[in-house]
Amino acid sequence: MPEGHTIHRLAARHRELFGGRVVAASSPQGRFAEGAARISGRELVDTDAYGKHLLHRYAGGAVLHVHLGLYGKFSDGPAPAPLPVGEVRLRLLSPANWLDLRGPAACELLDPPELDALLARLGPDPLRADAKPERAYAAIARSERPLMALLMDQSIVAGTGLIYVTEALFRAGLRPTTPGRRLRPKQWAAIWDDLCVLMRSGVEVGRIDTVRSVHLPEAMGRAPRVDRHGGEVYVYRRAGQPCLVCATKVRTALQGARNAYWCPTCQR
DNA sequence: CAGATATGACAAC
DNA sequence: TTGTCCTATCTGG
Repeated sequence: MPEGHTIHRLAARHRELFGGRVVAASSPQGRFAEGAARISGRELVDTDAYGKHLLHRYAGGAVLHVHLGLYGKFSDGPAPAPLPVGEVRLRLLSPANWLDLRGPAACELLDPPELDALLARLGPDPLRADAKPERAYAAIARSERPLMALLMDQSIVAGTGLIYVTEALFRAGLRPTTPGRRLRPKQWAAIWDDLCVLMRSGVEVGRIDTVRSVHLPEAMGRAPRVDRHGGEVYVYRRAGQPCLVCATKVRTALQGARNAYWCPTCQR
């Protein structure tokens, strides 16, 4: 489930399992054989996450960059590692643990200029303490593009994906199609704060839950009335089902290449 | 067992 | 806006 919370969680996990340890790296599938050879035998000094981008910093300066894309997945476990099954792009081993990576959109070693370029094209990440949300607002406020597209644009906000954006817009009472230009500074502040709360909770619990684990901030003026059988999200993939707050049928429509979901009553 | 689907991003038109 | 790529999992026949 690779939105930003997953990546930050993985960074912490990998630091815990392999940080400060020398790793053996391989590419059972073969597609990252050269890169794995360059990492192998080095110490994993630290890990980091920027939006949906995961970094491993190895002794000697090598930086591994992984982007899971839509299908990428990590799995890990205690040694001994099982025989690799399926398309394992990268396998890391320490004496105590193994880690497999399958299906990433990116798995590559970056030199310093490439790393700088990557970080330079990312907007503020709600999960990072150094994030500057004003930068995102500046881009949003001068755009005619729909909020959904703007909030999913990683150069505007980093780490948000379809679920967080869909749910944050529901919680803000704004339709996905609202032009960025119409967003007032206070509304942006509320959305940003909400994304910070939602995504931090996601890092903690390891899944996206915008209903049960996280209450709507009072500043938004609306308390959720959640059916005890209610799901963990308000509107994402709930087309045709009753809104958890007002029971109006949730609507869906293609917004660009992605499905938008909204409650026509709660989101105006 | 084919086909559809998935929390993403990019290039090409 | 459309097509393409990465892989696993779920659906229906």
